[in-house]
Amino acid sequence: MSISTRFSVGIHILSLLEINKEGVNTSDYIAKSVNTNPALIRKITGMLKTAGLVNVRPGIAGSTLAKELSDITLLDVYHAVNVTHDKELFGIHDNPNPACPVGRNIQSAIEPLFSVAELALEKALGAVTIEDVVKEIIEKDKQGKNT
Amino acid sequence: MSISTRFSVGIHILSLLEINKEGVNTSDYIAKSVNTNPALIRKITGMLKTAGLVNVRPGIAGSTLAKELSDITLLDVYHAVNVTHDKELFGIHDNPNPACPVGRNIQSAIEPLFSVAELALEKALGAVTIEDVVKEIIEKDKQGKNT
DNA sequence: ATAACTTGTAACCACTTGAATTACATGTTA
DNA sequence: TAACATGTAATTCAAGTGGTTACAAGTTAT
Repeated sequence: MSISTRFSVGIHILSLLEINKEGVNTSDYIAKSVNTNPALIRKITGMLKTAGLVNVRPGIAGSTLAKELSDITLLDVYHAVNVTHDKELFGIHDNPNPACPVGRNIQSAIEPLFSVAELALEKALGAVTIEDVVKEIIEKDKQGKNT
Repeated sequence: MSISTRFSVGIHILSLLEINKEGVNTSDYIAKSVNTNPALIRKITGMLKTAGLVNVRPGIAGSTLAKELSDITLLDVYHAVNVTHDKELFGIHDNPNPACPVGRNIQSAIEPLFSVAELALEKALGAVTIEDVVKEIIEKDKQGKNT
């Protein structure tokens, strides 16, 4: 299994809101860029709204950024779209045998180790902002046009 | 979505092979400690064998460690049990709209960023050995018995 | 007010994966 | 040969993901 594409779609949406900030970014418009359907976009923008990253209201066309680009990290998006953010990244088998020394201690032994790894991941995501992504997109687009 | 419990079960198995190295660790015995069924244990020990972490042969009862405890990192186990190790940890939506600047550059823009995060995770896992886990299990078991 | 448009959601569906389970072929040993 | 262990295929069940349709509710223009 892998981490849901909601994450990359969320990054896509936020980047698009910046790059197309002159236009009206309806769920339909965004869906065409992402290449999916509007309902899914609305579901994700809803998550981004809950996280305070975008402004979007019923009946009013378009989403807008609710924070500065440089104030939105990939970790913010990661948490925003991760429905199961209460669940840990690493699954641990439950009900190991308490009659066995390994069984009765394995969970508490590896949980902190998993946390360290997960925190390392989150730290890396927290070090990158949507502004960085947008700059990268613009840069790559220039490069692409010069070839 | 989260990372398969095969990972934690794999760690469990390797730890058990060490702690119960005086005994014969059949899939049935291991299954009782993990609290699952023998077929699943055999599937995972098969993966650990493919990765060169354990010795196990058809017809011969029990698995044994194939490497020094201190030479087996959590990353080794992670890769060993990750059937989809060729798949990336982060899913990226495909076929974004090439007519859109964001759509045609989002993938190449975020892939390296995701790689950095994934490498941070793997680095953390690579820094911990099964020996560390076993020591932790033994330590916690002592503590538990003193309460 | 009404029409046209948008967002918010619920309800499906198809697909994939995980884990549990059963069954049996194959290999080993007493 | 009997008893037991591993290897593996097949099945089942549950859950998550992404796609889709449908429609209620909010907004705006006329």
